[in-house]
Amino acid sequence: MTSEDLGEPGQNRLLAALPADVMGRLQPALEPVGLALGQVIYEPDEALSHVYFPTTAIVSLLYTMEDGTSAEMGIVGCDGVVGIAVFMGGDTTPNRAVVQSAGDAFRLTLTRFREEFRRTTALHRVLLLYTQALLTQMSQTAVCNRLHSVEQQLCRWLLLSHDRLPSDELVMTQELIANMLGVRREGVSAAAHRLQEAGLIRYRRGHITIVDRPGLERAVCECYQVVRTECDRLSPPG
Amino acid sequence: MTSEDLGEPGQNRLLAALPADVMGRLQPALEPVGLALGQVIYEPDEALSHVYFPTTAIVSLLYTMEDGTSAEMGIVGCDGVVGIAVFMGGDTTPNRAVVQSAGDAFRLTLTRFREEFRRTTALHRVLLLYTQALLTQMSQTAVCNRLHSVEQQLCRWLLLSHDRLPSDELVMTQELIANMLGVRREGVSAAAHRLQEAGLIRYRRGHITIVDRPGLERAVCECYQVVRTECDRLSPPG
DNA sequence: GGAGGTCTGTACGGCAGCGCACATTGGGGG
DNA sequence: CCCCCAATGTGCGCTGCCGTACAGACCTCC
Repeated sequence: MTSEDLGEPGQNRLLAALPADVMGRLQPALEPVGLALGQVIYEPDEALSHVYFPTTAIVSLLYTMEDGTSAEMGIVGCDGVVGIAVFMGGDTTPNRAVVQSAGDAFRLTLTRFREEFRRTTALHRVLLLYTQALLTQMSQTAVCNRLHSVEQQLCRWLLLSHDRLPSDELVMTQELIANMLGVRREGVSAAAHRLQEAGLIRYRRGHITIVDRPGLERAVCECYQVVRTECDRLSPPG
Repeated sequence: MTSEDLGEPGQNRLLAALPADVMGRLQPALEPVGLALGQVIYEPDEALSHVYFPTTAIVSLLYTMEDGTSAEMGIVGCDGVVGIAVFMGGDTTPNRAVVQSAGDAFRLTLTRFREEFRRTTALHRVLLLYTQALLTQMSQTAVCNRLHSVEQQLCRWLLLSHDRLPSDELVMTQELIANMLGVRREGVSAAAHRLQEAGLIRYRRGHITIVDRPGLERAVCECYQVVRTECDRLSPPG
């Protein structure tokens, strides 16, 4: 543990997959940071100063329309990195990254990151694989948004979040979930109510607990499994 | 023109952006191919044999659910390449690539492509930039699927296709469009009818003509402009 | 322990898109 | 040239989600 008790870089799966010599070089430059709920990592078309590797935090990638309505296109946790535009070459993206679940991360300055990215094929390979997994997540979100019910999408969202969380409890109001899914709060309330009736989750004022994960997996649409399978397949063996 | 009159590689924007020496090496390996409407370029989780650079053809990336319903997540034309999984490292994707508009393309075998990708930073850079643009297209599709009407999405789809087409006419039935958008055929019919009434398009049995492009751009949701702007921004200067 | 604000439950009308069934039209092949 | 099938138009009732409004319940902070 570091002096600030912010965990180990190895908790992030991308960092964990790097060879020891690369991590040796990188470690001193990895700055541990706590991320608070609602904190904005980057705004649309805004150049980043750092690239973030979450360990226990979860970050939501979402687009906000001109009229203020928003929808999530993907989430990033210990499986990934926030700021792929930096190594894809575009530097910015039209969307926003917001902390969905408070927790910790390690970050690298742009210059340090770019230097290592050019130099290290292992880092290169790991990051491109992750980008492909994220691409699958986004495209499946598109499909799911088109074809499935709010309840199914809530299940998908809960499972994707749970996969990236160290515990069974999400600190999250139904209103925030509604913003992420791009639906009404009442729709989320109703769906959550049904899931609780079915004994799959339990919730109270801003806290949701996953009670019956296998049950949730039965209730979700196939979109979740597609994303999960692809994410596992593309995850480096580390 | 080649002997088969299949156009020039330079009609594809990615190939056009490559330095002369790289194109010199690549040219003999670029095989011109005609792509027929409905032709499948790759199936889900199927390893590719070639990477395709469309010139006048348009390819649709779509996911088909277990029950047969489908939805499009992105389209690729002269602005891009079919088979990004090859250089992202995953080799396959869970979706399908189908020719949406017949036309021509150039293709490269996997081995030849990989060799050049490793070797050439210019190719590398161009392809990663394109991948980021595609990522934006997919994520914006997710948002649009969630928040906008069928009519707006039809406008978006028509404009995205028109951008990648050498003429103002799309050879495309409303039924096929419905499959792409993941909605009912009747919904597309109704929306197309309204657009025709408004003088924006004209259509007859499998042919749609863009009549008033500025009008379409006024009718479309902001999603189109986001994708277009990002696509232009990330397009190499060539 | 009370007050206030946040979070969740409920109710209503309205609309967009779905699923189905069937009529109509057009155009290409025989 | 005509026939037939593919493509489009139309009309139901139904469902899921939206927009709005308000009531109740729970936590937290004073």
